[in-house]
Amino acid sequence: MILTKTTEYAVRVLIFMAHEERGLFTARYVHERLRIPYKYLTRIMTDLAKQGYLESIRGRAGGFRFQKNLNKITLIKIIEAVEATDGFDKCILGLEDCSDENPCALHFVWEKTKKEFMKNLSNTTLADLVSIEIKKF
Amino acid sequence: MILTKTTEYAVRVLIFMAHEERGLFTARYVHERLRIPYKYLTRIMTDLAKQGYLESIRGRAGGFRFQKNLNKITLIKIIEAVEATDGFDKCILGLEDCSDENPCALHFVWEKTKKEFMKNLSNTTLADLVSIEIKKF
DNA sequence: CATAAATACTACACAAAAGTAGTATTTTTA
DNA sequence: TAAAAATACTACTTTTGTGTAGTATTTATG
Repeated sequence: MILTKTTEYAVRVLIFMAHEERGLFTARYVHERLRIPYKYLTRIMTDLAKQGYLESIRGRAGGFRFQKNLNKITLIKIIEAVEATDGFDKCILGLEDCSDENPCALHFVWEKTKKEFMKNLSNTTLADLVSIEIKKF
Repeated sequence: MILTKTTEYAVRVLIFMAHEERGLFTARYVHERLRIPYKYLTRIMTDLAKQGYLESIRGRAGGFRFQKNLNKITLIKIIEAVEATDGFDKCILGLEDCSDENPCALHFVWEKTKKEFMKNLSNTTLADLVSIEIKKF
């Protein structure tokens, strides 16, 4: 597994919200559109609000909307905000002190892949993803 | 997390065995050298034997040795044999039917990197890893 | 033949991620 | 002002990966 379910959900939610013109998104609406378990979803969205990515409005006419500008939110930031572990920045064989100087057997194979992927995640903002056509969330 | 612990262990064991000239490897010996929990390790090695990667010899002078030629065992095969899930070859957002024709938002961000990585894993055999110096297992 | 030491098997324990349930709080609206 | 509908919070349950324990089976060796 590359990302945890929680991270998958968080990324999907934010990309979905970035694509749809809408003042406020309730968790129920996002749940219905993305089929993410409702209660679990509310926790994730509340969490994203606490982390400063979303703004939450309470009460009957409440919901969520972006707090930051879309071009300020990179994919890597989202992942880091939600992912429990360090994600990618570990040795792929789980060894301590794995580095270029003291590499494990798979170090260089993985390092190249990891760097390239993380560069992509760092350079891609939600604003970038809005401009491309997406059919599935 | 990229690989499960189980897969990490399996890969480490096989790479270790490939590097050391030795007729037979007992689980106890591998445990002492690699510090992988003994009981867990025996399960993994027994499993690798069932999958045809290792041959197991029972009884007092028993142990494990390779069943196939080292240049026939690619890293991708090992991972696929042990990893519960499909490993890398899934949609990074967990969506069904994600493909070049019907891509998710992150499909092309991840796909190119993934393909390259999987190509490396497919082209690298245990025999290849024997020829490089490895200090840690 | 009995013991030792290895693999093989089964069941259970633990921890973390994922998901569910219920309640509290806030705010709109009839 | 009371009900409705939203977020916020807390606790529990389920699932899965990881790890532990004990026993059965096999085989070499004294």
